[in-house]
Amino acid sequence: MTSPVRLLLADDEHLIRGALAALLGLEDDLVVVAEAATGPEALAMARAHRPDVAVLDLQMPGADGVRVATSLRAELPGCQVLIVTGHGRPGHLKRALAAGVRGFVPKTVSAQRLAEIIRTVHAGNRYIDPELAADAISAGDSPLTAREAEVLELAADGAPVAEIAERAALSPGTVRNYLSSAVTKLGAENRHAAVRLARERGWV
Amino acid sequence: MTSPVRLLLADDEHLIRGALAALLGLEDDLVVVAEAATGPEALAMARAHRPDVAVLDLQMPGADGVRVATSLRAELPGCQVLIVTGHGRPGHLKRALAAGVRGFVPKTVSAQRLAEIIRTVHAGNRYIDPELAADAISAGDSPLTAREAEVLELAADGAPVAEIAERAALSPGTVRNYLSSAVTKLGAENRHAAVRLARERGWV
DNA sequence: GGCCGCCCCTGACATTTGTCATGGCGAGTG
DNA sequence: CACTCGCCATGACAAATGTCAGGGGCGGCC
Repeated sequence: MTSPVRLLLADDEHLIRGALAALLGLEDDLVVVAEAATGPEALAMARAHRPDVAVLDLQMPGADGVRVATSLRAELPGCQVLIVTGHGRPGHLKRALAAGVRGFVPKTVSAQRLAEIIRTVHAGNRYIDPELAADAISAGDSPLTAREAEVLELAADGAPVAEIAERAALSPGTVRNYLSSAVTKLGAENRHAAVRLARERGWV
Repeated sequence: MTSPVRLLLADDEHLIRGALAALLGLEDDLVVVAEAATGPEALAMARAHRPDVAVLDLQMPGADGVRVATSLRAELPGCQVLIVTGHGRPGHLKRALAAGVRGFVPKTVSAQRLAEIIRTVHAGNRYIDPELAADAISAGDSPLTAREAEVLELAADGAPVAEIAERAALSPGTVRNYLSSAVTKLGAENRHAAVRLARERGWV
C-alpha cells in the first residue's frame, strides 16, 4: 500500500475541527498531521508539516480560506487545497478557483463523502459541489465594473458619500454616479439593497 | 450504572452533525437517538424519540434553535435544551435563556468539553460559556423601545421610509422620528449603521 | 482612424433623509 | 394628583442622496 495522504485541517470551530480530525483519522489511507484555527496559523502549520492536502474553512479569523490558498499555492505547489464552507456564495467559488483551489464543498456533505473528495483532490483531480457550481453559473458574472464594485464595497457599512469619496480618492459626484449605475445594474431600490444583493451573489 | 443520556442532535451541516454524533457516541454514558437538519425536523424527531437532552444549532433552516427550544419546553418539559452556536451574539443568549434553554456554548469548545457540558445540563444545572456571558453583560440591555426596534428591523433591508411606514402602519414622520432616536441611542452615523450595530448586539 | 466602453469629473434638479420643535394620549409611579 | 415615559403625530428645515445631462481622456478593437 502507498503511504497515507497527509492532511492539514484548518477551521476556527474547535468542535468541528476536532470531530473531523477524529473521523478522517479513522480512514486508514488518511492521516491528519496538523490543525489550525486561524489563517496565519494554517500557513505556519503548512510550512512546518508540508501536508499533501489542506482542508480549509472559508471563514476564519486572520485571513480567509481563499487568501490562505493563494499563499499556499505559491509556497507549497505540491499541496492541494480543498475549501469547505458553511454558506457558500457564488463569488467565493469563483475567487477560490482563481486562487488555484482544487475542491470546493459545503459543510452539508457527510464525512464519508468528504474523505472520498479528499482522495479525488489528492489524485490531482478537481471536485466542485454540483449545487454550488449551479448557483455560481446561474448567478453569472458580475455586471459591475471595477470601480463600481469598489465604491459599492466602501458603501457597505453605511458610510456617507463624502467619506466614500475621500477613501476612494474620487469626487463626491463621481461616487454618486457609480453608486447610481451599480444600483441600476443590480435592479435594486437603493444603494443599501444593492450592497445586500451584491453580497448575496458574491460580487463584492 | 444508570441508563445513558439520550441525545437529539440538530444542525444543518451534515459534516458537523455526523462527526459530532460519532464522537459523542464514543462516550459510554451518551447515546445519540436522533438527528435533524432543520428546525421543524428537530421538533418532529424530539416528539418521536423523546430525548433527555437536545443539542441544537442556533442557525438552522425553518426555525432557529431558540424557537425550537421554546416549542420543546412546552411539549417535552423533561427534555433539557443545549444550544451550540458558531458566532454567538449577545442578544441570542438572552433570548435563549428566556426560552428556557439550559446551556449555551460556542462551537469553539472541544467535543470532550461538550460531552461534559451535556452531562451538566442533563443533571439539571445550567452552563453558559463564560466569554459569551461576559459579552452579553457588557453589551447590556437594549436601549431601544419596542417600536424603535420594530421600525429599525423593517429598515434593515434598505427599504425607504414610506415603505416602512406602510408596513408598520405608522405615519412616515413617526417612522423618521423613531429611526432618528434609535440612531441617536446607538451612537450611529445613520440608520444603516444603526441596523448593523443593533444586529451585532443582538437587539433586533 | 473611428467606435466603444470605462474612467473621471461637473452642475443642476427632485427626492429622500435626518433633525428639531411641538403637542396629545395613555399607563405607571412617587 | 402631578410627573415621567413611551407612543403617535404634524410641520418645517437642512443635509444627504438619487438621477439626469453633459464633457474630456484613455485604451482596445474592427
